Amino acid sequence: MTERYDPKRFEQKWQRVWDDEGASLAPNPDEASEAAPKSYVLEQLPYPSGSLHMGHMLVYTIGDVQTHFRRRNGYRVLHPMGWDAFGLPAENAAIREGGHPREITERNIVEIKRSMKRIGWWIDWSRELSTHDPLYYRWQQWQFLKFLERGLAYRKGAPVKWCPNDQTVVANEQVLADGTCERCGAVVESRLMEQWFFRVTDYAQALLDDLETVDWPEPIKARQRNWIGRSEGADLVFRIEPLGEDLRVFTTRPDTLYGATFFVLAPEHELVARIDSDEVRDYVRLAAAKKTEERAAATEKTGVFTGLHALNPATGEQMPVYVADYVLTDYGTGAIMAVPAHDQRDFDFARAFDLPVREVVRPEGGEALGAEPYLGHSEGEVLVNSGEFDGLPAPEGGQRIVERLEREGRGSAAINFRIRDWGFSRQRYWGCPIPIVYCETCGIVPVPESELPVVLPDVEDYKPRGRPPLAQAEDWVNVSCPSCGGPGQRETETMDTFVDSSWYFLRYCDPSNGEAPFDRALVDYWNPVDLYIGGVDHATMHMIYARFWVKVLNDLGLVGFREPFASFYSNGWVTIGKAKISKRSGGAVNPDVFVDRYGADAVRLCILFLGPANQDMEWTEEAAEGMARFVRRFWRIVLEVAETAPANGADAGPLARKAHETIAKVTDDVGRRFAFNTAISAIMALVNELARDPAGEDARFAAETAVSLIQPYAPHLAEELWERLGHDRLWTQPWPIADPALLDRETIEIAVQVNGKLRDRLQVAATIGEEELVSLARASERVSAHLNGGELRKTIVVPGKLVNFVV
RNA sequence: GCCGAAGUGGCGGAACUGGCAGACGCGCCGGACUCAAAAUCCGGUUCCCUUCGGGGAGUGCGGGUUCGAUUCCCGCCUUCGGCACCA
Repeated sequence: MTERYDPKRFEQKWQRVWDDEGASLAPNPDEASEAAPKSYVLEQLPYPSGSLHMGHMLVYTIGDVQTHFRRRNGYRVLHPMGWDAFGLPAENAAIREGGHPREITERNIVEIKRSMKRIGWWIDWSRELSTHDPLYYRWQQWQFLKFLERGLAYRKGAPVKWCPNDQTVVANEQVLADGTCERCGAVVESRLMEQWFFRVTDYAQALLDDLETVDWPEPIKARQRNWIGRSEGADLVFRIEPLGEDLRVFTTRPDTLYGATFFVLAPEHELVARIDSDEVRDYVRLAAAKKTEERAAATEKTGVFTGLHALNPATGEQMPVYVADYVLTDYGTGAIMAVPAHDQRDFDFARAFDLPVREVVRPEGGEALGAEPYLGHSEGEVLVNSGEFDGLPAPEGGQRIVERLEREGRGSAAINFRIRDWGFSRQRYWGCPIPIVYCETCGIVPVPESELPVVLPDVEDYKPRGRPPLAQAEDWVNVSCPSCGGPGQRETETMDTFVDSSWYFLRYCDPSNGEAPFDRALVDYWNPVDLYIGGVDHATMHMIYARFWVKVLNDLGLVGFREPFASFYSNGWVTIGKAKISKRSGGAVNPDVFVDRYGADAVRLCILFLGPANQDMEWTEEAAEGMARFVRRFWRIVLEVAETAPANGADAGPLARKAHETIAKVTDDVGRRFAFNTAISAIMALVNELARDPAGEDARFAAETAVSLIQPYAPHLAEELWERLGHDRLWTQPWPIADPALLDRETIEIAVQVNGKLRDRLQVAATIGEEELVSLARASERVSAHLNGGELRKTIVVPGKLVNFVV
């Protein structure tokens, strides 16, 4: 009777050995060992709310498999871990349950780290960092000051949604469909507030262009391109005479300028505030209360006439100026020229307000405009009603119109981006303080580097009360101005947590540096990250901000590269009984439950066997039971081999051949294809073969191979069995290499088809000649039965695969 | 509306470069062991027909290219995800 599989008996044992021997550490290079190529494997750092969930189980196991695989393939692999510790959930938990966000967060970190260690991921814990640690955010503040110096961080007034009852800023998601506050039901207002911004728009083109240099899945790149939203068109200038204002407008359709019959301002447009009309003021208040989605969903266009007119630079007409909420404040200039004949929205508005529709683009030789706007504008369409430009194809017409306006100083070709500057200040407590002092005489004064970090002070109350929670810390707020020494006040808003996660991967390279955020040589050695793993939900915000951050650091001479993530792998969602498992959902299931029941290795294997790791998957009891069964079987069969197979058996034979085939398959699946599920299948198939002949001459070789191949997935099991097979420290062993000589079979199976239909299979020598193969195939009874019918027209031979007779 | 992904047995999925559809696993069926059950082991399992030799159909639907299509092309349908009055 072989020994029962009992992971509790050896999983902890090996975790201790790894700890004692520093097995998972990735020391920085020194002169002696620089020969080893490096690989930086990184998963998006966890947000320490509650406990670990099955989504984490997937991401970090993918990273861990890659870490082991790359190490055993000769790479020096950095695989660090840290905590995205700041953020709203901890603050809300503190409000709800009492206690300090720091205590709550640190308690969660201890809990999650304990779970991680039980799962046995190889993480270089000597590099652990947490974003709420002053030793970390000190250098974030330092970098902010560098950005500020460069003019890349700035302060400006921008509209926010404001709840007059709660006296606080509310996110768009917190506004209900009817424009009321999710929490208290009061009607939300729009308010202009001073906020901090990073000048991301300066880097819009670079963010777009450099996507070509990274190895990411196309859909992820597509999302970023979408987000950046580059469009080509023209800036046109419209004169509003009574105000003496020239209003700039972006359009992608300069070809339709002659068809512009009115002009529209967004309700938030600065000019609107200067219009002295109760009707306009009422409309603006109404529009501001609506959330963006509600505006978009409106079936009827709404708006109000301002009494003003704008000059159409092409036609010389005075066009009425309206305020309407279908024009967005944060795209283009917040003002548009309206061309009802060739834009659906303008058309709807014109119909509601009985405004003229003038056709200026028509398909060549086509009918005049019907009851709907005409949207085409390619080579096939020509301009009409457009003065000197009549008859030109639409694209060329547009270009000529812009050229003329340019000569007149009333327009120019332009490129517009959808992406906005990054507003990063938050009226919240639990975040990185912004190192700024406001002084009545000097204005906005940066805190000197020597006074960093500006440490987050303790406060009593985290609830919003019309001012940021930090404003309560009066001793902290009131300081003397670093510049003139007069009375000053600290900035009481904190940084968006996306700032924290924009550079954490750099700090891992030099985590305890007290003189600088990091040493450039170390950062340049490890970066860019060779493999970044995470959810698609971070495909836009986080991964755009981090790219922006690195580009700025590069321009500042602090790092030697321009892209943080050379390759990216996006993992799927894990569900349990249809409930989405993420930090946003409540019903997350802690992997501890399954580790208790099946052992860490079985859970690791199972999560990667559920399906392709980049697709969504559902965790089920049945799947876990199935994997537990395989692990027990694996254990039992290898132990049986250890007892019964000859110690110095052959390393050639059917099992050895199967082992080599499996090496080739698993190496390709893990290394190139990231097909973790099929790699596990291949190992299972090898074990199935091994089970048929565990005492065979080459069984020991096959068993050792299976153990070696499963090690990245199930490192405890592999290590224990490796030892029982009489060896030591599998993790120090190089990854096995498939012997090409053994991969070539002596006999191969050839499929024989008649008219593309399979009729027979032949076992033939691998070296068989084409002629001999064909005559052998024809001789087959099953084949000739189908050849009788007609005359043989064609014979197709695919070497090593099949013969097809066409009759 | 725009962008993206995906449709294969009862289920998760495999088939990588146009070449034997359904690997591997779950579930289910049968058998062995057992007083019995669990566990374990062995065998079977796409569907339909069958005289048990085999025959036919089959990868969302309709066409096409090809000796040969899950794979390539054209046109649809469905589901999921992202952005969404983006001028």
